[in-house]
Amino acid sequence: MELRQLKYFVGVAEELHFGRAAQKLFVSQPALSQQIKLLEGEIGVELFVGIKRTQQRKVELTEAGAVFLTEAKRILQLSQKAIETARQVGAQQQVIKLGVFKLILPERIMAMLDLFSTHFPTLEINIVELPNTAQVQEYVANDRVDLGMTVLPLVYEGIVAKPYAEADYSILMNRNHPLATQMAVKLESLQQEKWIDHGREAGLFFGQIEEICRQANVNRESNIVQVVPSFDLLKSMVRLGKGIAFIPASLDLRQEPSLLSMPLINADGTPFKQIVIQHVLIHKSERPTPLTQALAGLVKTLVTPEH
Amino acid sequence: MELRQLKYFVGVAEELHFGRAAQKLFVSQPALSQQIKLLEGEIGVELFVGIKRTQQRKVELTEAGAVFLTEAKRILQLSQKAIETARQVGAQQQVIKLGVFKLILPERIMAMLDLFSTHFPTLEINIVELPNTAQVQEYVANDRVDLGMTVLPLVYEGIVAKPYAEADYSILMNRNHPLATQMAVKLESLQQEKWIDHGREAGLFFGQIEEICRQANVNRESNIVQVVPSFDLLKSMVRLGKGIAFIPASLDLRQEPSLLSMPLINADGTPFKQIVIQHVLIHKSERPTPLTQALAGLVKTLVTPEH
DNA sequence: AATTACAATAAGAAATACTTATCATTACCG
DNA sequence: CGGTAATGATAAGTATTTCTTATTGTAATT
Repeated sequence: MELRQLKYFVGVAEELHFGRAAQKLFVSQPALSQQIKLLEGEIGVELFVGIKRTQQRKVELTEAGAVFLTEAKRILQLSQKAIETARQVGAQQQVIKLGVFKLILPERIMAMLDLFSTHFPTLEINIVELPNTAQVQEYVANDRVDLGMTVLPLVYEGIVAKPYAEADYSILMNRNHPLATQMAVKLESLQQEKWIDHGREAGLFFGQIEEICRQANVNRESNIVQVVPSFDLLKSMVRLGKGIAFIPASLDLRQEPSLLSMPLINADGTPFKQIVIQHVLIHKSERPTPLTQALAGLVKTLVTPEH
Repeated sequence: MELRQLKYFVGVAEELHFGRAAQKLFVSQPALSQQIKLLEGEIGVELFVGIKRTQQRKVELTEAGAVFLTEAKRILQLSQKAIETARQVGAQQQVIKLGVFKLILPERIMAMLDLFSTHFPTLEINIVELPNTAQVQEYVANDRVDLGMTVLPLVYEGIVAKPYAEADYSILMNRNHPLATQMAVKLESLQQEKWIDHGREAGLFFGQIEEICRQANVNRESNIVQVVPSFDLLKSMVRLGKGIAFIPASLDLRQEPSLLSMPLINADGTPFKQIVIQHVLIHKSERPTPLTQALAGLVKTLVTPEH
């Protein structure tokens, strides 16, 4: 018997419907049928009614199943509590350093801190703001921080990324730019624009863009007027009207009155979704401390899995 | 987190020694190291002392580990209790039919019944004695019994066997046989004997014997004076002095004053162990009831695994 | 009678746990 | 001290388990 099976059992027992329970538990319906049957086999007792459960339309608990349900819930609850108390005792004076890309929305950061604090109430979190995404990775790679909040892609080796959100691309431009009056722009209408870009060697999240531009017949590569090493510089260049740039739509520009993040749309007016930015929590892949591992393990709960 | 990991953790915590704990838990030592590390990773806290545990010679619990230990024990205990109460409620008026090869030692049968009754206190067990091993399998295959106690090998398809004990072969002979005065016999000294045998088509547990006899230079095959369909007949033939026969040393012959089960030894006097009889619990492999499955699952605890 | 809803089954893919072999560190013993 | 034994960690490959997709069978619904 395993806790996973108990979770599945409680799920089915509460929904009284394998299909819905499967959705709630983020597994397929056959997986549930199988594990429930294994569990019944080990206990030696049918937990749900019917030799073949299809003989009556609705799934019902047997008497034994009902008894087992209360026990199963109790066990799951205790396991959770056991983890939490161990964390409180063990993480008593533990500190973690979190490197955050400066332009991540504060809401996102707060959500992450909330998540961490709920599971590790006594944990102390030090936040380090970093001006560009490469530096977040560099800090993680060199152990200057334990965890990093940034966006894909990765340029350093040996780093693990856990996605927790997605965001569209948009175009960063000066408020005085001719296109600034529009609500959104089509990629095709940017054929004559000048571009600011992070260097190819910096990689960052600009790798995938080339292909898309080629498809839209936008000759971006030869219209790059400036390659910059950091986001601060990129913003400065745009502020000075030197050109426009790709950025994640989710970046925080509220401190920048002269800049504008303009949504991209397709030729037919629908939102541009061909490529998206992955927001991720990152940490070193080799020899992470249990604490780092556990914190990274939490973020999967932020993702909204859909099927 | 899984119950298996909790079991492993408790094992290590109680032994404070990975190697010994591994033996007790019937897994290899690396398996323990790995699972403990996974557990620590998920909880986010070191459960045993030391960054590298080799820095001090003995494994010790951290404070968090000590707290977690009591919780883990409680959870495991509750899981066990949950199974048991579900069984009591569910198996209230359940009946199981157990087909037993007649010559299995009563002690063995009692041990099995004990095992079943401890886990299913309210279970009713009907025993059916069957005169030979093929019939036990036939009864299982045809659903005339739910479980069977017999010995390998199997002759029917679709039957699962769980070994619970091993026994040496020995030689069944009449008490008046010239060799009956010895304490044990060598296979080589049986070259001139007449043999009683179960037919090749019955298979049973006599398949492997041919090879061994060939190796010992005993021309048994051409000295078979009688092929019999049942154990009762085999005993009768031996009782009448028609010949001798291979049987499992573990068979119960206490009701047979005129028969003798003579241990086999090697040329050098050591016990003959080249081939052994597997005592097994059998059941049908397709669509077993949960109860049957669970009972069969219990027998692994009777086996004495050694490493 | 035909269709829909639903759990069971089958079969193959993916993930996980386990095994053996080896390494690194420490304690022990001459 | 230097060599050996003990012990847990690590690596790499294997085995097992669990999951997924596709399909089937049965009962309820229209």
